Amino acid sequence: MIDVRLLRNDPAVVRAALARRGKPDLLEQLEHAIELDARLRDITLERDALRQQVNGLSKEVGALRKAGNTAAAEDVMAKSRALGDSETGLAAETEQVELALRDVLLRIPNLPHPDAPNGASDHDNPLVSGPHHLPAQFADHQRVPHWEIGAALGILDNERAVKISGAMFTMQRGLGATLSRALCQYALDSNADEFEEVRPPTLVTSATLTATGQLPKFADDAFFIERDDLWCIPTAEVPLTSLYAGEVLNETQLPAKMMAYSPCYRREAGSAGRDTRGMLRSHEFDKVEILAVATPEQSPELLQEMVKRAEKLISGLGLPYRIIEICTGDMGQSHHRSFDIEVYAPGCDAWLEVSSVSWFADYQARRADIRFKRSTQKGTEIAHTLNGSALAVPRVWAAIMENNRQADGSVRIPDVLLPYMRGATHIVPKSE
RNA sequence: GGAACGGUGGCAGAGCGGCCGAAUGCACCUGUCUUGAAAACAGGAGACCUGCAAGGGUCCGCAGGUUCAAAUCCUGCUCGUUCCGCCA
Repeated sequence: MIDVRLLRNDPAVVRAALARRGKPDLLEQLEHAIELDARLRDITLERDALRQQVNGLSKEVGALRKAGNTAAAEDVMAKSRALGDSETGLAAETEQVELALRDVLLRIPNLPHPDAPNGASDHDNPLVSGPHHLPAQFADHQRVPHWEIGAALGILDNERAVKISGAMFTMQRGLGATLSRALCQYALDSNADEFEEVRPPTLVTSATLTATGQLPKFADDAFFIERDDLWCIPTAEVPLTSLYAGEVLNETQLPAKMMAYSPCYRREAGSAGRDTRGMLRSHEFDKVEILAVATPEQSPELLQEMVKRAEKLISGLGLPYRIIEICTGDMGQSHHRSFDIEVYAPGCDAWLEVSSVSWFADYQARRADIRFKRSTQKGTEIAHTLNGSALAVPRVWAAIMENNRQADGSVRIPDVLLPYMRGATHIVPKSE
C-alpha cells in the first residue's frame, strides 16, 4: 500500500509518480482515495467528539450512583443514551468509509523509484549488462528445443504429467529429476553464507496473500482451496515476506536475510496455449527465492547485492545471459524498482526470464505491518522488503539442455552441479 | 473430528461491570550514590489515529451483542495447551 499521508499532504508527487506507469485509470482511483480519506477524517473527528461526551457522562453516572443520587444518575443516563445512539450511526459510517478506502488503496500500485526507466511495455526495458557468455555462433546440435532433447533422453515425461494432473504440468525423471534438485541445492548452498534457509508453509491464508500484493487484484492467478480457505503460494516470497508480519523488529535485526526453496503454483490464467510445449510455463514449478527485510537506508545496496547473487548463479552455470531493468510500464504492482536476468536458449531461440530481483520499498511491509524500532528514536517505522528469485528451476533446466547439448546428443552437466549429480557428468540416452 | 481449559504490556502474571491503559515481579531507560560498576533509593517508560500544540479518540486474541458504562457479562470465530480419535 502507498502511504495515505503522502497522498494527503503531497498528492501531486503521488500523481506524477503513478502517471509514469502509463495507466490513466490509476489517476481516477487516486482521486477517489483522496476523497474517501478526507471524508473519513471528518466523520472520525465528529465521532470521537461524541465519544468523548459519552465517556464523560458515563463517569458522571458512576460518581452520582456512588453518592446515592439515583435520580440525578437516571437523568444523566438518559442524556448519554441519546448521544450513544447518534454515536452508533457515525461509527457505522466511519467503518464503511474505512473499508472503502482500504479497498481502493489495496488496488493502487507502488510508486516507481525515481531512477526506474520510463517505458510503456517490456520492449522498453533497457539492457543493464550483457550479453555474457554468448558464443558467436551456435552449433546445429544446440538448435534443438529442450522438450525434444528431454524426450529423447527419457528425462522429461510431460505426457504422463498431463495424464496425472492435466494440461500445463510437467514431470522430470531420472537424471532430469536429479538435475532439478541439483539446481535447488546449488542455489541454496551458494547463498547460505548470508541467508537463513527457511522451509515455509506453501498453503497460506488470504491475509498472507494480500500482504505481498497478489490479493485482492490478482485472485484469478492463484490456486485456491475453497474448503479450507487457503491459497497455494505462487512463490516463496509470499510466506517469507509475512514471516515477520505484525511484528516490530529491532533495528539490530535488520537486514533479515532469508532464502527458501519451494514449489510455486500458478494458474497462468490468460496465458492458455502459450509456451505449452516444454518447461517454460507450468502450473507447478520449483524455485529458490532470496528475501530481505531491511531499513530504507540498507535497501539500495541490498538490491545490488541480490542482483549480483542471482547473476553469480547463472554465470556459474556458464549459460549465456543478460540483465535488464524493468521499465515503469512493465513493472509489477508492488515493485519499486526491478531487474531481470534472462538466459538465452538456442533451441527455442528465445531469451528466458529466469530471475527477477525487486525492491518494494515499504509497499508490502505496510500491508503486512512489518515495522522496526530505531535505538536512537522513539516510535516505530515501516520496514522495506526486497526479494529475488535466486533460481527458477524449469527454465534454467531447459537452457542447460539446449546450450549444453553435445554433438552426440548427450547433455553435459555444468561443473558447479557435479557435486549434486551422483557422479554423472553427462545425461545420455537410456540404453535399452 | 470430539472434549476440557486458556489467549491481558518485552516476559511472567493479577484483575472478572464504573476508582483499569490496566496491580505486582523481572527485564529496560534516566538520575542520586560510586573512580567506574554492582547494590540501594528516586523517577521514567507501550502501540495506533488525529492535531502546530494543548488535547482528544482507539487498542486487554478477532468480530458482533447486552449496558448510561465492558479487559470483566453473552454469542460466533480464531489460535494455543492437554486428553481422546485419526494419521506420514
